[in-house]
Amino acid sequence: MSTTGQRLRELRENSGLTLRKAAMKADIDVAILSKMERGERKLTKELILKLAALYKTKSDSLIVDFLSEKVIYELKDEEFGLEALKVAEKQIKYFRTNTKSQ
Amino acid sequence: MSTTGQRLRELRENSGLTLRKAAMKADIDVAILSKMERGERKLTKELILKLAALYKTKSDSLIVDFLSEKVIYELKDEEFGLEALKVAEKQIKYFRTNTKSQ
DNA sequence: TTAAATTTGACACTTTAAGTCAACATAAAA
DNA sequence: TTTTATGTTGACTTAAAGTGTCAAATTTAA
Repeated sequence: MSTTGQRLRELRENSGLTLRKAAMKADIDVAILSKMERGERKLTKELILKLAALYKTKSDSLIVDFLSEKVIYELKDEEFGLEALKVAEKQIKYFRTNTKSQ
Repeated sequence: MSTTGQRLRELRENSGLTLRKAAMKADIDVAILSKMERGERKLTKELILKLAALYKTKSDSLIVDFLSEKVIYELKDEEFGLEALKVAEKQIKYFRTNTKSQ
């Protein structure tokens, strides 16, 4: 199971871009990109969108993984994490089906 | 659907405790308890455990609700929030069944 | 052994979270 | 009406987390 950072690194390498070049084109610091690809710093949604555009890749599944990593990080040491996820899922589903018209 | 804060307020009232008394017994500031019960400040797990003990209530379902509120807050404006939850759920389940012996 | 690419660590800045306190509003009791 | 109890509000402080910047160090490849 690869992390979002690892997937971003693969995408960059498949695009034939070095860290420096990719960072320059996405207008961020090289150090930050390096750390984010290796999971040493948290990813941000904005960065992922920028990089997906740069690598000409659809961002949806990257965003899904990014969000799920955030959630897992928040629940990783929680005894009732799984139960909480189920409750959250129910409520989001309920909210979606009953407030679409807003 | 009541919030965890509202549930805590009900528990306090059912225990016949005033805000000041409950706050004193749980060793927290009155202002914080007031705000947390009304959702003006974020709850903390520590506070919930302290209050559950004070109100002689099992904390499990309070904690589940608290965690799910945190997750929902994090995903509330996300287009792919629900998808992310499902991925997170899968991974937590996988993790639980495959790493129990650690 | 140069040069390119990546990694590391120190530092500063900003934002968010969390705690403290006093003052305010309101309603019930004296 | 004045006191008292209760809950609420806002200003302030402190601590922690998140972000950004830079230069030096390390690794890899030419």
